[in-house]
Parts: sequence; structure tokens; C-alpha cells
Amino acid sequence: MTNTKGPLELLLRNLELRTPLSEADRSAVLSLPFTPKTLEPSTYTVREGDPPDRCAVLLSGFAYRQKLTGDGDRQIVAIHVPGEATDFQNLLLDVADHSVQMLTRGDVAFVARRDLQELIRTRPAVGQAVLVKILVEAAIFREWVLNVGRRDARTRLAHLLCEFALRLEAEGLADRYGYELPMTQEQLADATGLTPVHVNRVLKALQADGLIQRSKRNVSFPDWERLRQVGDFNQRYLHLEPQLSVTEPHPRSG
Amino acid sequence: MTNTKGPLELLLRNLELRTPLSEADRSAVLSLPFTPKTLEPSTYTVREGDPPDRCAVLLSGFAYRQKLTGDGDRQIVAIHVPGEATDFQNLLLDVADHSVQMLTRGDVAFVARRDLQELIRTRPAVGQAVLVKILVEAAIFREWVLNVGRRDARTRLAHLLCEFALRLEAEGLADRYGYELPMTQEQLADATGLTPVHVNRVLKALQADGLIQRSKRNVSFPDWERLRQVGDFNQRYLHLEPQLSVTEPHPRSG
DNA sequence: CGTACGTTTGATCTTTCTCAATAATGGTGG
DNA sequence: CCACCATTATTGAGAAAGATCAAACGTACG
Repeated sequence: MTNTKGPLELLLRNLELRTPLSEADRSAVLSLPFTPKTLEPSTYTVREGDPPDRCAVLLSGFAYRQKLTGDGDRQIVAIHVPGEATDFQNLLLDVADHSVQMLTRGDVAFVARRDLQELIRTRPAVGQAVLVKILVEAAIFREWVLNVGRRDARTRLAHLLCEFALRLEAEGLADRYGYELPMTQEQLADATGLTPVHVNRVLKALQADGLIQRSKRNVSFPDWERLRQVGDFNQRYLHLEPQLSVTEPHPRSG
Repeated sequence: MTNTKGPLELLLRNLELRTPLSEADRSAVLSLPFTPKTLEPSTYTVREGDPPDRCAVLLSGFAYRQKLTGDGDRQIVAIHVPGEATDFQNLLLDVADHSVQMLTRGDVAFVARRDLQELIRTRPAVGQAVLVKILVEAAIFREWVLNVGRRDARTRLAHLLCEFALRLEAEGLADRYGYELPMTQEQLADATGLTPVHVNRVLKALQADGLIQRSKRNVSFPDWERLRQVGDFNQRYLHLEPQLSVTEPHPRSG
């Protein structure tokens, strides 16, 4: 257990994107004990069926959540970008109902779940920031249900690319006009409920239509606005603005 | 604003299903101010784009969350059963990213969002219970992504019927061998990402195979275990047991 | 420089959708 | 109780999106 200050600043920034915190709260977050580690692609961070006793904060690299059907088909249900904690979803649940794995190589800071629970208990404003993040993650799950349930392959993929663009932009990691997409076509298929073959064809079609440019893992968007339209993308569900609706500070009570 | 005690006991029971509360916490929940109202089918409880300033607790009847694509296709992303609060998902978000509507006629208790926020601030254990509920709702969203993304029509519908059975059973409203299903085939289609026509055919096939029995809106399951298998249904994601991991330190080490 | 992984392509097949009717059903006013 | 209307359920025929199968092609890297 180290206690250096640097790494968790990324998490703090992520939380403050939507929920600004006081100095005291910030330093409470920064002084969480953690264990740094570098993980290889596909390393498990949480495993379905296990009690989730720790939470990995992504310092660099990407991770994804996945579920499997009875006959082994995989569905990726979320992607996590650097700065995000990969396990708020299990904060208060006894057994993980899905797995989280590294998408790329990356550095993480493991935080004990108990410490996280303790933090949000003693620092209600931090608890609020975490809850906001949890609610936004849920909003993204809902949009994915819509994406996979009601949009055709072309729209689905364009939508995913748009979401990724805005989330990376929000973290200051890229802009909406292009970025390094760390997913294979098979993973894109698992995230969109398609087959890799079809993903390949659709990506090519998007490229042929001048909606995306690809070279290696880099994608760029010559005409963002048109891609946005094709992807039926409306960023509202990302709730990227600071969420102010919670009015007053907290008078003590017990 | 009334302050009778009865109605909110249903909400309390719902929360305590997974998070038992102390006497003091219970009475704090029960003394939430609320406004009772009877709502007709398809009445909005929350509307996309609006600031969610109140939360409807379902006292009787069912509700659903839905999102729309740009060209008007509907996806139902969640169903709520009696006893549930229909708007924990917007507890700390400024603008609703989806709508909630009544599925059936039903009685609700409107609780001001501010009061709810106040409650969880002053009563951390209640806040915890609410957070557990929010996390379980997110777990259901994830399962729906899998359901809609990776399962065929037959499995998808069987899965939905199983989920419904267990959730109703948990509320003491039915058992897993049958219940009153308040959804039209069109709504079932919107919940599974299918068309009404196909839902009709698949339901008939399930019936022909002796997996379900239908008469009016009533469905029953002559062979639950087989339905469970056909629906690839594993109840883990519903987290129906009391979630104890928070209160007590873990017997395991890290 | 060979092996593993990822991408691309073609041909064919299936599930599910679409379009279009027709039948039930439930609720309403008379 | 009946006639009427609006939903909802059911059925059929044809079309289409996407899946499956199989193979070839690139590329990274030990």
C-alpha cells in the first residue's frame, strides 16, 4: 500500500467533471491507500461470481465489462477509459454478476473496496460524486440497450464511435475528430451485438461513405456532424456537464 | 402532502429486501412526505429532457422506462413492479435522459426529489439501501444489453418471462409458476428489440412446446426448469439475497 | 521467417422484419 | 344486451439484414 499523491488525481478529475469537490474532500480522495500495478490485455480485474473486494482505477489503458450467454457468446456491456474506476458497479453488491477485463495494457491503482466504502461514508460529498458517476454509467447502459435493441448495424457502430469520441474528449484524451481506438473488430462486434465479419463490412462502408478514416487502430471523422446524424447520436445521456441539481451543502446531523 | 404511514411501507419492504434497516431508519423512510395519485396507463412519470424533481413510488400497477431512436423506434429499457421507486435513476442528474410511463393503471406516491436527497443524506443506512437498489437496477440493464445483443428471439422472450417471474415472486406478488403479465405483445417487442409480429410467433412456439400457457394476459409455466434453461436464465444478476458485504468486514483477505 | 492474431472477402443460409390482411377482444354508448 | 369502435392478436407471403462458413491476406513480433 503506497500513499503517493499523483495517480489518484486522475480519478479525482474524473469525479469532478460532474461533481466539483471541496479541498478537504479532494485530499480525502487523494489519500486513499492504493496498490499500483501494470496489467496486460485481457487480465481480469473483477471476475463473475467472485466477491468484489477491490476496485481498479484506470490510470492508463482501457478496460471493458462483459457478460456471457450460456453457450459462450460474449457481450461487452461497457468500456472504461483512463481515469475511471472500474468497479463502482459492485460497490455494495456481494457477488459480481459479470467480469471486467483489461482491453489494452495499462496501469491501474487497486483500491480496497472497504476503503472506498469508508470514504463515501465519511465524506458525503465524495459519496455524491461517486453516485453521480454510477448513475451516468447506468445511463450509458440504457443507451446501449437502445443501441443494440433498435438500431441497425451501421447506426450502431457510428453511435459507438461517437460515444467514445465524446468520452475521450471529456477526459482530455482525444478530440471528437479522431482517436486511437484500442478495440479489435471482434471486440467491436461484441460491444454492438454483431459478428466480426459484419462489423468489418460496415466499417468499410462507413469509410467508403467518407464518414470515417482508418489507419491501423486510428479512426478519424472527416465530417463529425454527419457521423453524429448517421449514428443517431445525442450526447444527453452522457451527462457531461457538472450536475448541479443537488442544492445545498450538508449540515451535520449525526 | 399527506403523511399517512401505510403506502410507503411497500417501498420500505422493497428496500429491505436487500438491505435491512434499523427502526429509526425505517420510520425515517415512512415519514417521507408524499402525494398519492392514481395514474392511467401511459401517463408520464418522468419525461426525457425535464429536470426530474419528483420520484413516483409504485404502490400498485406497473411502469416502464423507454428511450426512442431518432426515427421513432421505441426501446423499453426497464420494467418496474409495485413497491419500486421509479426514479432513483435520476436522483442526482439534472436532466432526464429517458422517460418513464405507466404500463398499467396504478397508484403512486410522489415524493419530492429534494426530500429523498435529504433522507439519504441524513440517514446513511437508507442511502446505502437506495444505492444497493440503484446498483441492482444497473445490473438488470447490463443483463438486458446481453439479452438483446446476444440471444435469439426465443431465448430473449423466455428470459424476460423468467426475470419477471422472479421479481414478482420477490415482491410477494406472484410465484414463478405463473402471473398476470400486463404487457401487450407490442410492449414485449419493445422490451426485447423485436417486432410484435415476431413476438407473437415466438410466444406461440413457446406455447406449442409446452413451455408457457397463456390465457388473456395470464402466463404460466408448466415446466419452470425447462423454461429457465430455454431462457438461459441465471438469477444471479438480480441479487435477490440481502447484500451483507458492506456492514461486516470480510472473512477473506486481499 | 514462421506463427498467431486480426482483417478482408466471397458465397450461402437464417432469422427476423415488412407489408398486408383478418380475427379476437374489451370497452362504450344506446 | 347489442352494435360499434379501437386495440390487440394472429396469420401468410416475400424481402432483407445480418449470420455462418470458409478461405485468403496482412502484420506484428518472438
